[in-house]
Amino acid sequence: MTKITMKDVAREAKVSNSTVSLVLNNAPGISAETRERVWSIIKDLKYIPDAQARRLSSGRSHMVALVMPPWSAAFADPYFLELMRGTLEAVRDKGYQMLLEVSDQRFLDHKLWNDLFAGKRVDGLLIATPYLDQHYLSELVKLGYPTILVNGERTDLPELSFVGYNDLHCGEEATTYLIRLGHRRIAHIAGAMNHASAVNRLQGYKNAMHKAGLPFKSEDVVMGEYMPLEAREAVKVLLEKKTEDRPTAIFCANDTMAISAITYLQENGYIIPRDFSIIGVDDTGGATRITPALTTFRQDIFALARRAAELFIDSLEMKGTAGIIQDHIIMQLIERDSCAPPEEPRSR
Amino acid sequence: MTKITMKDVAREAKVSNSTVSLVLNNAPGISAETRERVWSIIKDLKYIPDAQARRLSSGRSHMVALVMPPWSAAFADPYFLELMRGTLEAVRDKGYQMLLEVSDQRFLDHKLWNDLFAGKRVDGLLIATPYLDQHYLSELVKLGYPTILVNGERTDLPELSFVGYNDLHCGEEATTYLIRLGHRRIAHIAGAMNHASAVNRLQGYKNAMHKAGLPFKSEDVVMGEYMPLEAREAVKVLLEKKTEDRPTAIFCANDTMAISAITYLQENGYIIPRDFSIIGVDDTGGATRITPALTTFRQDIFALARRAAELFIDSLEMKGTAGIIQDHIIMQLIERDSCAPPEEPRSR
DNA sequence: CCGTTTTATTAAATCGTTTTAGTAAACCGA
DNA sequence: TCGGTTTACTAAAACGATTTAATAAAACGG
Repeated sequence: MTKITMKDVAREAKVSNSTVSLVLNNAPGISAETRERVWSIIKDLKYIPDAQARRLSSGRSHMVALVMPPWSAAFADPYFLELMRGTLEAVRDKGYQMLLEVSDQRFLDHKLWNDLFAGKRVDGLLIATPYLDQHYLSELVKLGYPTILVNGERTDLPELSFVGYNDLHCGEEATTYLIRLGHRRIAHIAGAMNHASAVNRLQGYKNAMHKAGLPFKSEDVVMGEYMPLEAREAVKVLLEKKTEDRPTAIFCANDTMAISAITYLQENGYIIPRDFSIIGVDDTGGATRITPALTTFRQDIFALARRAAELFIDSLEMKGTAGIIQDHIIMQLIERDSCAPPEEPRSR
Repeated sequence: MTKITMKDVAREAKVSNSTVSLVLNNAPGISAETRERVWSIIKDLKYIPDAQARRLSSGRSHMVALVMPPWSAAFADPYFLELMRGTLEAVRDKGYQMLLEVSDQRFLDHKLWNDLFAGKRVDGLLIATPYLDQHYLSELVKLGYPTILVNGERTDLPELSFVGYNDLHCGEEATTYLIRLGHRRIAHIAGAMNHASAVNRLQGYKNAMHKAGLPFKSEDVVMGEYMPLEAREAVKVLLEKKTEDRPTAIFCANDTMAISAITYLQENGYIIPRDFSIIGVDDTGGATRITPALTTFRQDIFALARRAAELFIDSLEMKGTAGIIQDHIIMQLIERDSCAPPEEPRSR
């Protein structure tokens, strides 16, 4: 049971090695007749090309690595399973294979990406680890190693490819949704402003207000740092206003803050969504556990990962054009029970 | 910035290609002096061997594939993340790399393992998918493709390597634990007997009773099918006996049944662990959510996966001996609040 | 019908290692 | 001192594909 090589196919089909290779790769310059004959021999002999040999001579590995965070502690997270599933699906569809790496100390200290690239093990890196040190990423860019961030946008590295969520669009849509319900005075509890996402969601909010011809009042934007306690404080600030001068709806930059806000308001006797409409972002587990269930935006990490891998491999294929991929996936509005038209006149 | 190859190192060190290769692989027959000189040149030039070329000539890929279940629906499971983490850690420690595959329809129908092996992409397969069709597995065995099951034992395929949990040991230890607490009459709610695990846990129970010199009464073993409703029925049967003839402790073959048993007993006015000691197996999430918290056995999938990968790669390395790996990881007893010494005399 | 272009095919070089089968020098025992 | 073994090293042949440059045959244009 010896191994069947290209040579065997060539002999059997009475053609040269090269012809078989050309047929295999659908290269032009082979008559339909020969092409067919060779294919049939390939099937007959159950010939499977040796990936190693192929890689050696072509110089490309048809393999990418997915770099995951060094889990253990924090990451017992279905998020990453979905992310892997998404990338893997795309990778397989493109006829590539995916190997798994972990950005642990060993990986970072020994700069194992050098092994991966210089050793021709992979053609590119998909990075799933969030917040990797800029220092490492910029080295990858500088060395010209094809790299893409799966869900992450780096304003500090403009040459780095990424696919992220469209926070601008999300902020705009959240606000527009509230406007369409009839709200005129809408507050925004913003996230941590050192995150690009928070900045963009805020900008989206501003854009929507502007487009609707509503005045933007800076007093209606309160910093929440993406944290529950800060959100409570933010709501407290909003409640200090005179009743008729209060917003009737609050767009919170994430679910954590939205849930915290709802809880606080309920503690103080307000009824949601009668007195305030609340909308969040993330669609984390908590969103459905609270009453009323939170209207929010779903982040489809599977779709994002899939798209990232697709675009990335496409860009690897056209090796000439060193295209930088910077793409955004829009989040989907999930309507639940925490938003309603405003009551007029306001009671209580 | 051209690529640095072995030839460059050889020239620089004034030795032949072969010598460099021998140094690189720590092969014998090179003087300490030369060895050192070559190494230093390697460092100087930052030479990294081309993995492809290496694989082509050595015939081994130093790569294994992890075959995961086709998630999406059922598997949003931290279990698999831990499993991956374990295998990956071992694989990396052994200097191997791991690529990811999914046992979806495409994989099975097209028998993609042929590509993986005949294409020399991987040296072996780690299978994480539970209950893969015997038909496929036996083909792998027959073709001589090195394969190991990560957490799964197949009595129908005696030539297939696996690492599983030690159900026999677990059954024995659970029972012994109850005996040491002072129980003499111990019931067992068994799992589905078409699972090897259920059979072995039962056997462990029998062994422990025997070793302790306690009589084995077949009436004390009730079938529970690993399911909650069946467990309730089983408890009902046990309660039908006269009080003084009842077991004082129940060893349930999994947590699901143990939790169901506790709930049922509590509904009927019994107090756990005063009236009955209950012990389970699995340490699923539910074990700590119930009151009293369930004493059970923890399955450390990370450790299991790690060990599976380690043993597997070791066996790949000594290619001569086609060793079949069949190993068991013991589960760790987690003492919580559902077991106690029996009350004597029994009240109620 | 001849020179030119196009098309189909192939021989041979190449990719960067490992491995085999040497060879020359050093060592060694008697 | 001499045959034989060891030791240190190397030349050259794989490994199994891709790719380049060359060639023979066919098609074409005038």
